[in-house]
Amino acid sequence: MKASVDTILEQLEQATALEDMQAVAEALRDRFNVSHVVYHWVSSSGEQYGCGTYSIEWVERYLEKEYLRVDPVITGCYNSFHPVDWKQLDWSGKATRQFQKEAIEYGVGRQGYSIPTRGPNGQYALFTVTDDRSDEEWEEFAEANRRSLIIVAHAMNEKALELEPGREGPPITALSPREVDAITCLALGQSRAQAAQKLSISEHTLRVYIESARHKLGALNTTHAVARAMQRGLIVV
Amino acid sequence: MKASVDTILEQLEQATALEDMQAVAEALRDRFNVSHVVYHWVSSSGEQYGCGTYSIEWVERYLEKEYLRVDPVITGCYNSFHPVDWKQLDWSGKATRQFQKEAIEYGVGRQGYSIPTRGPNGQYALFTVTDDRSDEEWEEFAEANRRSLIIVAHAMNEKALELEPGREGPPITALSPREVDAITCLALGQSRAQAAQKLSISEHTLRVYIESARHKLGALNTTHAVARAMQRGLIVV
DNA sequence: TGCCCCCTCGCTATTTCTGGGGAGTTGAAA
DNA sequence: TTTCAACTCCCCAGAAATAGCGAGGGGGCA
Repeated sequence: MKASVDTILEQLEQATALEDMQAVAEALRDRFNVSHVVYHWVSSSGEQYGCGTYSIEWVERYLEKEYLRVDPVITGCYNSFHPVDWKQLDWSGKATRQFQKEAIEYGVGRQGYSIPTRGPNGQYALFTVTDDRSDEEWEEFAEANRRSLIIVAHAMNEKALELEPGREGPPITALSPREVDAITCLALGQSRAQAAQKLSISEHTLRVYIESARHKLGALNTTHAVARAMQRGLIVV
Repeated sequence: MKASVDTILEQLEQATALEDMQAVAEALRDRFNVSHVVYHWVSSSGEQYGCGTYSIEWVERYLEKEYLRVDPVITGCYNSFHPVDWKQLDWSGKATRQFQKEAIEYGVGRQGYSIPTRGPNGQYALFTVTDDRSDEEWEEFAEANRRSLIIVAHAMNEKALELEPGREGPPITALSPREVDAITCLALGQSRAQAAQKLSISEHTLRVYIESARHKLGALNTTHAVARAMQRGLIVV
């Protein structure tokens, strides 16, 4: 007996831990009659979390090999704000082909459909369903369930943000206006001297802002600080 | 006589220049019976373009004063992927209040509703309608026209990407895998020595990658290169 | 009033990055 | 087959960033 999507969404609503989301993923797999349902996200600090029906071996291999940097699904969806059929992605390239081969060996379906979602602090998540149907069947499936899948993806996203591990960590502090100015200048490629001139302050003062921002962001150096500020949307470039 | 939304969308479809989009904005203003309709976007190279019904004086002042960095609508929507009512935004802060005061003086409505959209290379755009209705009337309006506005915003976005000025500029080159690795390490805060060690190459080689990536990205220095790579979604951090 | 954050400026020594130069191998595409 | 892009390694000198330290005025909040 398959649960309805609404029932599963209710179940998701009640979730208070990753394990509950795991159960939701399994229920969704049964409901949609696909090989796998996976929800995978990258926190604002770059850590990966996920829940889904992939085998533990594949998950471990994925993390160990840092396939995040190879997986065309990740990079391909990163700029997309719409669902993506894996067939639309670029699977050329040596590392990518090897990755694809391994994925299939580990039981990931040949077909896939991924929906990217975001959080307010640069979190990036993917809700994915995979299967082994034929191209035509898969297209039909994706077309028919597009809306439901989008709704589910966004619901998963809400819950993931709510449960996000590492939330207890250093709070995401806002930067002061001058710090934003300083970091923005640097992100635009200006040297410290140029930035100081642009902001009409001494270079020493500028440095104080950069250092201050760097500490607030928990960044190791200026480049890191700029990257974090951008990722968290603290500056507009 | 007001044109229907569908008619206006057709008109938009035919647009071949900014002026046509301007006419579309005016038609939308009349259709929705609001004070202003504005579409404003920031290209991947950081330049601003727009079309809409704001007075030329306000637009010039906005650009001259770089209000992009002050405007809470810009920063508030930057992390949002959903429409935002201006009342939800944070209007505290000295510069922000001053900005708000000026905006009202220049005829921008007290109420506003903005829909953020994105392009594939970091373009960030806002479709905004403003008016002077009461809170209740505005809420009702926004609720009633939400779907239409979202559709229009996305259509404007498509057209804006198509017409984007500066498209003739240096093409957005993809980075080689090693360049991606190198820039990613830097974005994660590693020094060149650390990054070289992590990638198991000499620091000299790493430098070649960074320089190469920097040239491809048209960046002035390493920090700039990382910022551009992030903005264009070439690296996943 | 006291506290804390923001803004501004200064000094010094050390480490790191920048911007040129050249050179050999591999592999894929034309 | 040639050609080109990617990958790897090396040298050097000058420019820039870094990590500490310290100090004082202003404004907001309790």
